[in-house]
Amino acid sequence: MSLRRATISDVAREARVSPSTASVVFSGKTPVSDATRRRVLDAAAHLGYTGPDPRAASLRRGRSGIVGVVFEEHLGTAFLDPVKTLMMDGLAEAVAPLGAGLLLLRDQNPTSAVSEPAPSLMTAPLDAAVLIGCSGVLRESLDAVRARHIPVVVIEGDAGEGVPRIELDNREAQRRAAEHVRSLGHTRVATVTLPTRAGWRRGLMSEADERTISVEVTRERLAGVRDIYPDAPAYAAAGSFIDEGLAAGRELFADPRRRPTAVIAQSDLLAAGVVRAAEEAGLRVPVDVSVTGFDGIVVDGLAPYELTTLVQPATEKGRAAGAAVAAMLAEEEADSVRFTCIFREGNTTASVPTL
Amino acid sequence: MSLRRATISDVAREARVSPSTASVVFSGKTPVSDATRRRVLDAAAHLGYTGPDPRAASLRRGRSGIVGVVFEEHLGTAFLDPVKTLMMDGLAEAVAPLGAGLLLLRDQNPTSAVSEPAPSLMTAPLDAAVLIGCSGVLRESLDAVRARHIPVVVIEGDAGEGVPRIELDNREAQRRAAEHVRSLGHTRVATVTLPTRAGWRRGLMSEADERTISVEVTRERLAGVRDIYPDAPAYAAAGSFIDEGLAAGRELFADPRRRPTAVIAQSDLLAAGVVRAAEEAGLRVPVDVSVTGFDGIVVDGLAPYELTTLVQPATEKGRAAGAAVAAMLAEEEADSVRFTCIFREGNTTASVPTL
DNA sequence: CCAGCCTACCGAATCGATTCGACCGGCGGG
DNA sequence: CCCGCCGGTCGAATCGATTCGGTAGGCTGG
Repeated sequence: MSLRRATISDVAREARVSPSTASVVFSGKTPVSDATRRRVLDAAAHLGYTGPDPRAASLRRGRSGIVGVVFEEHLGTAFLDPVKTLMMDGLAEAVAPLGAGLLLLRDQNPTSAVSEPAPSLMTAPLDAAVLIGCSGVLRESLDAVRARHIPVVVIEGDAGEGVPRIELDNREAQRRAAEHVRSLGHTRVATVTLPTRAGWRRGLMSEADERTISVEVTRERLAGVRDIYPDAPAYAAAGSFIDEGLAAGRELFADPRRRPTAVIAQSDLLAAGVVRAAEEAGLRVPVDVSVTGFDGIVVDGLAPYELTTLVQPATEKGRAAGAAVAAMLAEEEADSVRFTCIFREGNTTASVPTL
Repeated sequence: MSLRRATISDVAREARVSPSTASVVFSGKTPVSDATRRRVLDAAAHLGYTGPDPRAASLRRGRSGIVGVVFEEHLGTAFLDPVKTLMMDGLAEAVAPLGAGLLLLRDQNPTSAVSEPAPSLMTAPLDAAVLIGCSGVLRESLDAVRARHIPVVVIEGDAGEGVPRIELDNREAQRRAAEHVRSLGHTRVATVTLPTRAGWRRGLMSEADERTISVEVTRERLAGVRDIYPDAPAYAAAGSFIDEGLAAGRELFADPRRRPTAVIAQSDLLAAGVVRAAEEAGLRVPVDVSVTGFDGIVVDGLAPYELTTLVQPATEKGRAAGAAVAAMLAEEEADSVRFTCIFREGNTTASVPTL
């Protein structure tokens, strides 16, 4: 038909109304008589007009209906984590009523050369941004966003004042798990932590190592363990995966003389790996060794075990972030939220074996 | 400072240049003298101008730098699938050079009532769209997008002509696995399929059931098995999860008299579940029962097993989709791509046990 | 029968940046 | 010494829709 796509003015002309009226037919902001509406709709159909151009609309409105979600990791990696997945779910759900979608973003420019365009916070038409796991590097993304006066909320990370945070009672929760383990009589306990800093190796940590942990979640949960077991060996994993837990477990169970009777893992995935390692070493869970996790996710394939763990409201976290975004978009004050994890006893913990 | 955020005109005025020059300083489309550039940049810094408003830029340019990725499932569910995760990864990588980001979208309006705004294909400023697993419902999304003359590419699904598709040689690949199994002497074989249609139950399929499979991937892979084993029982899972495979395996291994000696699963996750079920039933893999998968992903926690499987280039698929999008955006013709899966023998298949 | 009001619609300004052709002075080549 | 070309800058038109103040009737109530 036409070389140029039809615009709303074309439709208006065809329907013999003013552009403003035509616009209103599509946005529904103002009442329109049925007759007029019909005329406009017919004209639109006739011209193959499929509704207002979102680009133009977003310029005029000052809203794009897009919420950016910023990760520090490789996108593919981020979704390997069930907790993040659930969060995204909650987030998606919470922003949907705003008519908003989620734009996946990474904070760094891999090729930070000026040559290539950066698909970044700066060039994307965001209404708001959600930073996930704001540690270190994300800081500058944060500044960039704030300079543009875009509402920001941070999940699991420190963001400075004025930025709502969504977080957990990591330390207290982990302490509860440790207390549970202690109440079962365990004294030889080890802990397996999440990664301590960007791109670090796995392995047992020295005291010095522990002091330089830059990932807040890891630090807090470890502190929770330390509240009860100041001297328990701590093994840092390189990621939250079953295989990482397996590697950690193998090392912890390697020496029969120094074998822990309980392992406190900082994630369910790690815990699952530890359970596997225990089986592999001929240890029965929970008879010979107790294992606790963190997250309360369903570990696919771990049945019949049910981890003793701390159930965190992952979906809720996402939802809360979405709510905060919604509030800020409505010019309201959004405040930080601190969720409480719930201790859940499964079948992977038991009293210390009597020798 | 200012009530209204500074615009590029403000900056231009402050720097005593024309708006066009100021614009060029930021876009770099045209050479600018160093002196002028400095003046503009200083003015910008002074006014707290953080770069062009993406909304305005995208209107004028006709490009938003956003590629929509449309799922048919719940967002959270989509990322439970490692293959999709990898695809997203490849996709993200391939669109990054375009300076584009990925916008997550679902096709249906859960509350299709007109009341709430729909965060949909219609209202998002997309440059292009990638539909994933285009079956049935996605069809109307497709139409919507095409009506807007937005480039579309479809991954694993039929989309009608003129729409580039990214797909696998599902049938041939699965047939290769079946042939392998046959070459090992197996005659009592069962297959575990992916879901057959939206929201279906799990269970053994009747012949009639098989004829009404609406998910193309499932249908094709099953056909591959049928090419070799026309009568093998087929069990449809309700999703690609280890636990689904486990359920399937339990049922298949329940009756010792009718036990299959080999199970061909349509995904690695399902295969992993079947392996578990075999162990549970006291069967040794691969001595007593052989299992094949599909995808070639790393199944977290399945070690020491390595599935005999068909390795599909998941990341490549995403990358190809990204490339197709890039091509179409450059007004070039993008053609469909059909990837070939590679058969990989692991340690989960062996000759049929001699009685 | 008229004041006042509500409904439905119109005009015109605006959102903020990009882009293309015109323009202008200076420099190198003929 | 003059012309042409080129790097650099400017003006003005656009991109497509939204929105707000205003107005013309039709209707109601006094």
